[in-house]
Amino acid sequence: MASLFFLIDCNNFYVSCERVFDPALRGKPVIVLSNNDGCIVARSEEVKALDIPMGAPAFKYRAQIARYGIRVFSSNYSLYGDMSRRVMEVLSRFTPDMEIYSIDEAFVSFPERMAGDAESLAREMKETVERWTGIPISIGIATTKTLAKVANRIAKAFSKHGGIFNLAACRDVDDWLEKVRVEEVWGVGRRHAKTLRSRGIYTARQLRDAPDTWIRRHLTIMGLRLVWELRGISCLPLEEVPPPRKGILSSRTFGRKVETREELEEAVALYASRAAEKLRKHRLLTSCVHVFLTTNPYQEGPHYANAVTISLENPTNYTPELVRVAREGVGRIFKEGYLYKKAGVMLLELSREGMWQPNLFSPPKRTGKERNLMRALDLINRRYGSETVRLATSGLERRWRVNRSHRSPRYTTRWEELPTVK
DNA sequence: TCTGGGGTCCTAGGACCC
DNA sequence: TCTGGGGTCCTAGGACCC
Repeated sequence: MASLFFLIDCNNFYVSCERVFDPALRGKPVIVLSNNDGCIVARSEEVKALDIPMGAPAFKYRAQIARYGIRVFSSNYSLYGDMSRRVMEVLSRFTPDMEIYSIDEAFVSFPERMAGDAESLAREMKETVERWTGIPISIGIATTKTLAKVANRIAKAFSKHGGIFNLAACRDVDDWLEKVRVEEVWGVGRRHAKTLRSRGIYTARQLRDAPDTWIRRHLTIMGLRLVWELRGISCLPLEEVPPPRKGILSSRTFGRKVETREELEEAVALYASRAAEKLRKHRLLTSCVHVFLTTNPYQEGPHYANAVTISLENPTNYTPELVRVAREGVGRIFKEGYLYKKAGVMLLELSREGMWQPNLFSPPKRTGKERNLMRALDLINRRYGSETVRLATSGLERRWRVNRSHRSPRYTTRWEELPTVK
Protein backbone atom coordinates (compact mmCIF):
# COMPACT_ATOMS: atom_id res chain seq x y z
CA MET A 1 0.00 0.00 0.00
CA ALA A 2 1.29 3.41 -0.92
CA SER A 3 2.30 5.77 1.86
CA LEU A 4 2.73 9.44 2.37
CA PHE A 5 6.02 10.45 3.93
CA PHE A 6 6.50 13.47 6.19
CA LEU A 7 10.00 14.74 6.82
CA ILE A 8 10.11 16.76 10.02
CA ASP A 9 13.22 18.88 10.44
CA CYS A 10 14.08 21.20 13.32
CA ASN A 11 15.05 24.67 12.10
CA ASN A 12 18.68 25.58 12.89
CA PHE A 13 18.43 22.98 15.62
CA TYR A 14 21.43 23.80 17.82
CA VAL A 15 20.76 27.53 17.61
CA SER A 16 17.10 26.94 18.44
CA CYS A 17 18.10 24.92 21.53
CA GLU A 18 20.21 27.83 22.77
CA ARG A 19 17.34 30.23 22.12
CA VAL A 20 14.86 28.20 24.15
CA PHE A 21 16.83 28.97 27.30
CA ASP A 22 17.98 32.46 26.39
CA PRO A 23 15.15 34.26 24.59
CA ALA A 24 17.34 37.34 24.23
CA LEU A 25 19.05 35.46 21.40
CA ARG A 26 15.91 35.54 19.25
CA GLY A 27 16.26 37.71 16.19
CA LYS A 28 19.99 37.99 16.80
CA PRO A 29 22.73 36.36 14.70
CA VAL A 30 23.91 33.18 16.47
CA ILE A 31 26.30 30.37 15.54
CA VAL A 32 27.24 27.09 17.18
CA LEU A 33 30.73 25.63 16.73
CA SER A 34 31.89 22.03 16.42
CA ASN A 35 34.15 20.34 18.92
CA ASN A 36 37.33 22.22 19.66
CA ASP A 37 35.49 25.35 18.47
CA GLY A 38 36.67 24.42 14.99
CA CYS A 39 33.87 24.68 12.43
CA ILE A 40 30.54 26.46 12.21
CA VAL A 41 27.93 23.69 12.46
CA ALA A 42 24.74 25.69 13.03
CA ARG A 43 23.68 29.15 11.93
CA SER A 44 20.64 31.26 12.66
CA GLU A 45 18.74 32.77 9.72
CA GLU A 46 20.46 36.11 10.33
CA VAL A 47 23.85 34.44 9.89
CA LYS A 48 22.79 32.54 6.76
CA ALA A 49 21.80 35.89 5.30
CA LEU A 50 25.40 37.05 5.78
CA ASP A 51 26.62 34.25 3.47
CA ILE A 52 28.61 32.53 6.17
CA PRO A 53 28.62 28.91 4.96
CA MET A 54 27.85 25.74 6.90
CA GLY A 55 30.93 23.83 8.00
CA ALA A 56 33.29 26.76 7.52
CA PRO A 57 36.30 27.00 9.84
CA ALA A 58 35.43 29.56 12.50
CA PHE A 59 38.77 31.35 12.52
CA LYS A 60 38.28 32.47 8.91
CA TYR A 61 35.17 34.38 9.90
CA ARG A 62 36.48 36.07 13.02
CA ALA A 63 36.21 39.52 11.45
CA GLN A 64 32.58 39.08 10.47
CA ILE A 65 31.69 37.59 13.83
CA ALA A 66 33.02 40.73 15.50
CA ARG A 67 31.57 43.16 12.95
CA TYR A 68 28.01 41.83 13.14
CA GLY A 69 28.09 40.98 16.83
CA ILE A 70 27.37 37.32 16.17
CA ARG A 71 26.83 35.36 19.37
CA VAL A 72 29.05 32.27 19.46
CA PHE A 73 28.44 28.98 21.29
CA SER A 74 30.49 25.82 21.67
CA SER A 75 28.52 22.62 21.12
CA ASN A 76 26.50 21.52 24.13
CA TYR A 77 25.62 17.97 23.20
CA SER A 78 24.03 17.14 26.56
CA LEU A 79 21.51 19.90 25.92
CA TYR A 80 20.93 19.15 22.22
CA GLY A 81 20.56 15.42 22.83
CA ASP A 82 17.97 16.00 25.53
CA MET A 83 16.00 18.54 23.47
CA SER A 84 16.03 16.11 20.54
CA ARG A 85 14.58 13.39 22.74
CA ARG A 86 11.76 15.75 23.72
CA VAL A 87 10.93 16.68 20.14
CA MET A 88 10.88 13.02 19.07
CA GLU A 89 8.69 12.12 22.01
CA VAL A 90 6.09 14.69 20.98
CA LEU A 91 6.16 13.53 17.35
CA SER A 92 5.71 9.91 18.34
CA ARG A 93 2.33 10.79 19.86
CA PHE A 94 0.98 11.32 16.36
CA THR A 95 1.95 7.98 14.84
CA PRO A 96 3.87 4.82 15.66
CA ASP A 97 5.28 4.78 12.10
CA MET A 98 8.31 6.90 12.73
CA GLU A 99 12.01 6.78 11.91
CA ILE A 100 14.37 8.98 13.88
CA TYR A 101 16.80 9.87 11.14
CA SER A 102 19.20 12.17 12.94
CA ILE A 103 19.41 14.36 16.01
CA ASP A 104 17.11 16.93 14.40
CA GLU A 105 15.13 15.00 11.76
CA ALA A 106 12.47 12.33 11.66
CA PHE A 107 10.44 10.65 8.95
CA VAL A 108 6.88 9.58 9.69
CA SER A 109 4.47 7.89 7.31
CA PHE A 110 0.73 7.71 6.93
CA PRO A 111 -1.43 5.63 4.61
CA GLU A 112 -2.11 7.48 1.37
CA ARG A 113 -5.84 7.51 1.98
CA MET A 114 -5.16 10.18 4.61
CA ALA A 115 -3.78 12.50 1.95
CA GLY A 116 -6.71 14.87 2.28
CA ASP A 117 -5.84 15.58 5.92
CA ALA A 118 -2.09 15.69 5.46
CA GLU A 119 -1.64 19.41 5.77
CA SER A 120 -3.89 19.95 8.76
CA LEU A 121 -2.17 17.04 10.47
CA ALA A 122 1.22 18.59 9.71
CA ARG A 123 0.05 21.91 11.08
CA GLU A 124 -1.06 20.28 14.29
CA MET A 125 2.27 18.48 14.66
CA LYS A 126 4.17 21.68 14.09
CA GLU A 127 2.14 23.68 16.58
CA THR A 128 2.35 21.01 19.24
CA VAL A 129 6.11 20.54 18.95
CA GLU A 130 6.70 24.27 19.04
CA ARG A 131 4.42 24.85 21.99
CA TRP A 132 5.69 21.92 24.07
CA THR A 133 9.41 22.12 23.34
CA GLY A 134 10.06 25.62 22.04
CA ILE A 135 11.80 24.23 18.95
CA PRO A 136 10.52 25.47 15.55
CA ILE A 137 10.18 22.82 12.84
CA SER A 138 9.48 22.51 9.11
CA ILE A 139 7.56 19.68 7.48
CA GLY A 140 7.84 18.35 3.92
CA ILE A 141 5.23 15.94 2.58
CA ALA A 142 5.54 13.67 -0.48
CA THR A 143 5.16 10.11 -1.74
CA THR A 144 8.82 9.13 -1.23
CA LYS A 145 11.43 9.99 1.35
CA THR A 146 13.66 11.77 -1.16
CA LEU A 147 10.75 13.90 -2.38
CA ALA A 148 9.77 14.63 1.23
CA LYS A 149 13.30 15.98 1.68
CA VAL A 150 12.81 18.18 -1.36
CA ALA A 151 9.44 19.34 -0.02
CA ASN A 152 11.03 20.21 3.29
CA ARG A 153 13.64 22.30 1.54
CA ILE A 154 10.90 24.18 -0.30
CA ALA A 155 9.00 24.70 2.96
CA LYS A 156 12.13 26.27 4.47
CA ALA A 157 13.11 28.36 1.45
CA PHE A 158 9.70 29.93 0.83
CA SER A 159 8.33 31.18 4.11
CA LYS A 160 4.91 31.91 2.59
CA HIS A 161 4.20 28.20 2.98
CA GLY A 162 4.37 28.57 6.76
CA GLY A 163 6.99 25.88 7.22
CA ILE A 164 4.85 23.17 5.64
CA PHE A 165 4.90 22.07 2.00
CA ASN A 166 2.98 19.20 0.44
CA LEU A 167 4.53 18.12 -2.84
CA ALA A 168 2.07 15.25 -3.18
CA ALA A 169 -0.76 17.74 -3.60
CA CYS A 170 1.05 19.87 -6.20
CA ARG A 171 0.11 20.08 -9.84
CA ASP A 172 3.30 21.89 -10.82
CA VAL A 173 5.83 19.41 -9.45
CA ASP A 174 8.09 19.93 -12.48
CA ASP A 175 8.36 23.64 -11.77
CA TRP A 176 9.29 23.00 -8.16
CA LEU A 177 11.91 20.38 -9.04
CA GLU A 178 13.33 22.85 -11.54
CA LYS A 179 13.97 25.28 -8.64
CA VAL A 180 16.01 22.76 -6.64
CA ARG A 181 19.70 22.56 -7.54
CA VAL A 182 21.08 19.09 -8.03
CA GLU A 183 23.53 19.36 -5.12
CA GLU A 184 20.60 20.09 -2.82
CA VAL A 185 19.10 16.68 -3.48
CA TRP A 186 19.53 14.15 -0.67
CA GLY A 187 22.35 11.79 -1.62
CA VAL A 188 24.10 14.11 -4.08
CA GLY A 189 27.29 15.49 -2.59
CA ARG A 190 30.04 17.64 -4.05
CA ARG A 191 31.59 14.97 -6.22
CA HIS A 192 28.37 13.62 -7.67
CA ALA A 193 27.16 17.17 -8.34
CA LYS A 194 30.30 17.81 -10.36
CA THR A 195 29.86 14.62 -12.35
CA LEU A 196 26.24 15.54 -13.03
CA ARG A 197 27.01 19.09 -14.07
CA SER A 198 29.61 17.82 -16.52
CA ARG A 199 26.74 16.12 -18.27
CA GLY A 200 24.55 19.21 -18.17
CA ILE A 201 22.41 18.12 -15.23
CA TYR A 202 21.86 21.09 -12.93
CA THR A 203 18.43 20.68 -11.35
CA ALA A 204 16.46 18.03 -9.51
CA ARG A 205 14.13 17.85 -12.47
CA GLN A 206 16.94 17.11 -14.91
CA LEU A 207 18.29 14.48 -12.53
CA ARG A 208 14.88 12.84 -12.31
CA ASP A 209 14.75 12.61 -16.13
CA ALA A 210 18.32 11.33 -16.62
CA PRO A 211 18.82 7.90 -18.22
CA ASP A 212 19.09 4.96 -15.81
CA THR A 213 22.16 3.32 -17.38
CA TRP A 214 24.25 6.46 -17.18
CA ILE A 215 23.20 7.11 -13.57
CA ARG A 216 23.91 3.51 -12.61
CA ARG A 217 27.39 3.68 -14.12
CA HIS A 218 28.43 7.01 -12.63
CA LEU A 219 26.47 7.27 -9.39
CA THR A 220 26.20 3.56 -8.50
CA ILE A 221 23.11 1.78 -7.34
CA MET A 222 22.56 4.47 -4.69
CA GLY A 223 22.20 7.14 -7.33
CA LEU A 224 19.75 5.05 -9.29
CA ARG A 225 17.56 4.52 -6.24
CA LEU A 226 17.58 8.22 -5.62
CA VAL A 227 16.50 9.00 -9.20
CA TRP A 228 13.65 6.54 -8.94
CA GLU A 229 12.59 8.16 -5.70
CA LEU A 230 12.48 11.53 -7.47
CA ARG A 231 10.12 9.91 -9.96
CA GLY A 232 7.81 8.98 -7.11
CA ILE A 233 8.76 5.29 -6.90
CA SER A 234 9.46 4.58 -3.25
CA CYS A 235 12.73 2.62 -2.83
CA LEU A 236 13.67 3.66 0.69
CA PRO A 237 11.33 2.25 3.32
CA LEU A 238 10.76 3.76 6.74
CA GLU A 239 13.26 2.17 9.13
CA GLU A 240 11.35 2.09 12.35
CA VAL A 241 13.77 -0.21 14.13
CA PRO A 242 17.31 1.09 13.84
CA PRO A 243 19.58 -1.55 12.29
CA PRO A 244 22.22 -2.94 14.66
CA ARG A 245 25.31 -0.81 14.91
CA LYS A 246 28.41 -1.83 12.99
CA GLY A 247 30.98 0.11 14.95
CA ILE A 248 31.56 2.57 17.76
CA LEU A 249 33.99 5.40 17.24
CA SER A 250 35.51 7.77 19.73
CA SER A 251 37.98 10.33 18.46
CA ARG A 252 39.02 13.93 19.00
CA THR A 253 41.15 16.61 17.54
CA PHE A 254 43.59 17.79 20.20
CA GLY A 255 43.39 21.26 21.70
CA ARG A 256 47.05 21.65 20.76
CA LYS A 257 49.61 19.53 18.97
CA VAL A 258 50.93 16.45 20.68
CA GLU A 259 54.42 15.06 20.23
CA THR A 260 55.04 12.45 22.87
CA ARG A 261 53.98 8.86 22.90
CA GLU A 262 52.92 9.17 26.54
CA GLU A 263 50.36 11.87 25.75
CA LEU A 264 49.01 9.96 22.76
CA GLU A 265 48.61 6.91 24.97
CA GLU A 266 46.71 9.00 27.50
CA ALA A 267 44.38 10.38 24.87
CA VAL A 268 43.76 6.99 23.31
CA ALA A 269 43.13 5.49 26.75
CA LEU A 270 40.44 8.10 27.33
CA TYR A 271 38.83 7.44 23.93
CA ALA A 272 38.88 3.70 24.55
CA SER A 273 37.16 4.25 27.91
CA ARG A 274 34.49 6.38 26.31
CA ALA A 275 33.92 3.84 23.55
CA ALA A 276 33.71 1.05 26.14
CA GLU A 277 31.09 3.03 28.02
CA LYS A 278 28.99 3.37 24.86
CA LEU A 279 29.44 -0.34 24.27
CA ARG A 280 28.02 -1.21 27.68
CA LYS A 281 25.21 1.29 27.30
CA HIS A 282 24.05 -0.61 24.22
CA ARG A 283 24.75 -3.99 25.86
CA LEU A 284 27.34 -4.91 23.26
CA LEU A 285 30.73 -6.59 23.15
CA THR A 286 33.58 -5.95 20.73
CA SER A 287 36.20 -8.29 19.39
CA CYS A 288 38.17 -5.87 17.23
CA VAL A 289 39.91 -2.63 18.17
CA HIS A 290 41.04 -0.13 15.55
CA VAL A 291 43.41 2.65 16.62
CA PHE A 292 44.45 5.57 14.42
CA LEU A 293 46.48 8.74 14.70
CA THR A 294 47.23 11.56 12.34
CA THR A 295 49.07 14.86 12.01
CA ASN A 296 47.27 17.94 10.69
CA PRO A 297 46.54 17.39 6.98
CA TYR A 298 45.73 21.09 6.45
CA GLN A 299 49.15 22.18 7.48
CA GLU A 300 52.48 22.28 5.66
CA GLY A 301 55.25 20.06 6.91
CA PRO A 302 55.77 16.34 7.29
CA HIS A 303 52.50 14.48 7.37
CA TYR A 304 51.97 11.08 8.91
CA ALA A 305 48.82 9.05 9.45
CA ASN A 306 48.57 5.43 10.40
CA ALA A 307 46.20 2.92 11.89
CA VAL A 308 46.23 -0.58 13.28
CA THR A 309 43.51 -3.14 13.82
CA ILE A 310 43.84 -5.62 16.67
CA SER A 311 41.64 -8.69 17.04
CA LEU A 312 40.71 -9.88 20.51
CA GLU A 313 40.53 -13.51 21.52
CA ASN A 314 37.29 -13.03 23.36
CA PRO A 315 34.65 -10.36 22.90
CA THR A 316 34.62 -7.89 25.77
CA ASN A 317 33.36 -4.52 27.02
CA TYR A 318 35.72 -4.34 29.99
CA THR A 319 37.38 -0.93 30.04
CA PRO A 320 40.82 -1.92 31.40
CA GLU A 321 41.18 -4.61 28.73
CA LEU A 322 40.19 -2.25 25.90
CA VAL A 323 42.45 0.49 27.22
CA ARG A 324 45.36 -1.95 27.35
CA VAL A 325 44.81 -3.02 23.75
CA ALA A 326 44.36 0.55 22.52
CA ARG A 327 47.61 1.66 24.15
CA GLU A 328 49.36 -1.29 22.62
CA GLY A 329 48.00 -0.09 19.26
CA VAL A 330 49.59 3.31 19.77
CA GLY A 331 52.89 1.59 20.49
CA ARG A 332 52.73 -0.18 17.15
CA ILE A 333 52.09 2.87 14.97
CA PHE A 334 53.65 5.77 16.86
CA LYS A 335 56.55 7.47 15.10
CA GLU A 336 58.82 9.96 16.78
CA GLY A 337 59.21 13.48 15.39
CA TYR A 338 55.70 14.35 14.27
CA LEU A 339 53.17 16.84 15.61
CA TYR A 340 49.99 14.83 16.08
CA LYS A 341 46.63 16.54 15.81
CA LYS A 342 44.08 13.80 16.19
CA ALA A 343 43.66 10.23 17.36
CA GLY A 344 40.81 7.81 17.80
CA VAL A 345 39.59 4.35 18.73
CA MET A 346 37.02 2.39 16.76
CA LEU A 347 35.43 -0.76 18.13
CA LEU A 348 34.28 -3.22 15.45
CA GLU A 349 32.77 -6.69 15.16
CA LEU A 350 30.10 -5.97 17.72
CA SER A 351 27.95 -8.67 19.21
CA ARG A 352 25.12 -8.68 21.71
CA GLU A 353 26.05 -9.27 25.32
CA GLY A 354 25.28 -12.85 26.26
CA MET A 355 25.08 -14.03 22.67
CA TRP A 356 28.69 -14.65 21.71
CA GLN A 357 30.32 -17.99 20.98
CA PRO A 358 32.88 -18.96 23.63
CA ASN A 359 36.28 -19.81 22.26
CA LEU A 360 37.06 -23.50 22.73
CA PHE A 361 40.75 -23.01 23.40
CA SER A 362 40.79 -19.94 25.58
CA PRO A 363 37.81 -19.86 27.87
CA PRO A 364 36.73 -16.39 28.93
CA LYS A 365 38.48 -14.88 31.89
CA ARG A 366 35.67 -12.41 32.43
CA THR A 367 34.28 -12.72 35.88
CA GLY A 368 31.27 -11.44 37.71
CA LYS A 369 33.67 -9.19 39.56
CA GLU A 370 34.67 -7.36 36.40
CA ARG A 371 31.08 -6.96 35.36
CA ASN A 372 30.13 -5.53 38.71
CA LEU A 373 33.06 -3.15 38.61
CA MET A 374 31.93 -1.77 35.25
CA ARG A 375 28.36 -1.49 36.43
CA ALA A 376 29.47 0.52 39.47
CA LEU A 377 31.69 2.71 37.31
CA ASP A 378 28.88 3.51 34.88
CA LEU A 379 26.46 4.21 37.69
CA ILE A 380 28.76 6.65 39.46
CA ASN A 381 29.64 8.46 36.25
CA ARG A 382 26.02 8.74 35.27
CA ARG A 383 25.02 10.15 38.62
CA TYR A 384 27.94 12.46 39.36
CA GLY A 385 28.99 13.40 35.85
CA SER A 386 31.14 11.60 33.30
CA GLU A 387 34.71 10.84 34.28
CA THR A 388 34.08 11.22 37.99
CA VAL A 389 35.84 7.86 38.19
CA ARG A 390 38.28 6.91 35.45
CA LEU A 391 41.52 5.11 34.74
CA ALA A 392 44.69 6.93 35.71
CA THR A 393 46.21 5.91 32.36
CA SER A 394 43.94 8.43 30.66
CA GLY A 395 46.07 11.17 32.17
CA LEU A 396 45.80 13.71 34.95
CA GLU A 397 47.11 16.88 33.40
CA ARG A 398 45.80 16.37 29.85
CA ARG A 399 47.03 19.48 28.14
CA TRP A 400 45.81 18.01 24.85
CA ARG A 401 42.14 18.29 25.73
CA VAL A 402 39.77 20.15 23.46
CA ASN A 403 38.99 23.83 23.68
CA ARG A 404 35.42 24.65 24.43
CA SER A 405 35.27 28.20 25.58
CA HIS A 406 31.69 29.20 24.79
CA ARG A 407 29.53 26.37 26.07
CA SER A 408 26.14 27.24 27.49
CA PRO A 409 24.87 25.58 30.71
CA ARG A 410 23.48 22.05 30.44
CA TYR A 411 20.08 23.44 31.43
CA THR A 412 18.09 20.21 31.28
CA THR A 413 20.48 17.48 32.37
CA ARG A 414 22.47 18.90 35.32
CA TRP A 415 20.87 20.07 38.53
CA GLU A 416 23.56 22.60 39.23
CA GLU A 417 23.07 24.18 35.79
CA LEU A 418 19.29 24.66 35.84
CA PRO A 419 18.16 27.97 34.39
CA THR A 420 17.17 30.56 36.97
CA VAL A 421 14.06 32.67 36.59
CA LYS A 422 14.38 36.24 37.73
C1' DT B 1 47.42 30.04 16.15
C1' DC B 2 43.03 28.45 14.69
C1' DT B 3 39.65 23.36 9.75
C1' DG B 4 34.35 18.24 14.07
C1' DG B 5 32.66 13.72 15.17
C1' DG B 6 30.02 9.76 14.28
C1' DG B 7 28.04 7.02 11.19
C1' DT B 8 26.46 4.27 6.55
C1' DC B 9 26.97 1.98 2.08
C1' DC B 10 29.26 0.71 -2.39
C1' DT B 11 33.05 -0.59 -5.51
C1' DA B 12 37.38 -2.22 -7.18
C1' DG B 13 40.92 -5.22 -6.83
C1' DG B 14 43.54 -8.95 -4.89
C1' DA B 15 43.81 -13.60 -2.95
C1' DC B 16 42.06 -17.77 -3.07
C1' DC B 17 39.08 -21.85 -4.40
C1' DC B 18 37.75 -25.67 -7.84
C1' DT C 1 50.48 -22.46 -31.24
C1' DC C 2 47.79 -23.06 -27.53
C1' DT C 3 46.79 -20.54 -21.17
C1' DG C 4 38.92 -20.68 -18.64
C1' DG C 5 35.17 -19.63 -16.10
C1' DG C 6 32.86 -18.89 -12.09
C1' DG C 7 32.76 -18.14 -7.53
C1' DT C 8 33.75 -16.15 -2.48
C1' DC C 9 35.86 -13.30 0.88
C1' DC C 10 38.43 -9.44 2.50
C1' DT C 11 40.22 -4.74 2.55
C1' DA C 12 41.05 0.01 1.33
C1' DG C 13 39.23 3.92 -0.30
C1' DG C 14 35.63 6.92 -1.74
C1' DA C 15 31.21 9.01 -1.41
C1' DC C 16 27.48 10.34 1.18
C1' DC C 17 24.62 11.90 5.46
C1' DC C 18 23.80 15.18 9.64
